[in-house]
Amino acid sequence: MQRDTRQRRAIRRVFANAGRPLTPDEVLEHGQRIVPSLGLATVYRNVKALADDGWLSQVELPGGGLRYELAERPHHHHFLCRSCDLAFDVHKCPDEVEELAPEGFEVDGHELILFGRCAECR
Amino acid sequence: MQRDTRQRRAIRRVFANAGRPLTPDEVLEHGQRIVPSLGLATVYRNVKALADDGWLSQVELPGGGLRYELAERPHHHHFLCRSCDLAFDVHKCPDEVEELAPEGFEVDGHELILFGRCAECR
DNA sequence: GAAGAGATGAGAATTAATTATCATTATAGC
DNA sequence: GCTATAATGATAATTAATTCTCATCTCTTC
Repeated sequence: MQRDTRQRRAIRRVFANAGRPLTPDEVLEHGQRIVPSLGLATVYRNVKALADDGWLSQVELPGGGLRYELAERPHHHHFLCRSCDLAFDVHKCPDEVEELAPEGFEVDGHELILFGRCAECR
Repeated sequence: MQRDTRQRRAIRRVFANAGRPLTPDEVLEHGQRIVPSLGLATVYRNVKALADDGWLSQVELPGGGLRYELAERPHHHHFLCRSCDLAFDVHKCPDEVEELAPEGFEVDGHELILFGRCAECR
């Protein structure tokens, strides 16, 4: 059976408060403010388990590793800051993007990434 | 001074014929049909040099390493096949995407990636 | 509060992509 | 054709992300 540990609760709380995709390192950093002893392996284990459970989903953005975000959220896209490398949510989506594919291609999803500098970094 | 080697010519030809972004491994594979002795290190070196010269540009798509494509091309986007993992060009672009960013964010570029199955894989 | 079993944490191991090393080869300029 | 020197190819080394190992800890249940 699966146990409800301090660590897992902390990791869930980190995502619930984040409102944007997080890398495992970011989860570690924020999680250690709640459970200081939290280790990176535990973050990887739990993030993976939460994704398997369908509570988190993977976000693959250019440059480096996977990020994770809460799964049950309305369709949205991402903004990647070139300065601080944080990812942010973009809640608007251009319509009918999936119509743009070449003839004969079957589209089952899309990702739109805006690049630039976030409000903090400007 | 920079020399015009068989290997570099082959790599340039591979990109000129590709019409889509290529990984270093793909460049190696196609390049070896022209120069069979071509090595992976040479591909990395030349691809990097050609990118520094502005002849190639880097394309970062989800999942794994960098890809490269001819630099001087009209604005376009990419389709990533979930089955064969090849990247293809998409020549249409939804208008005004960069307007979608949150208040206070400065956008200087964007990437739209369509996911699905390419014509071959269907 | 004791016992069993899943979870943790620290660091080692793995993996994949990329870069460095270095003896050998091939190109550009004479 | 000859020379010097940049480029190559094979492989080792590096790097960063992720996973594994295992002794220890701590939930859960009784």
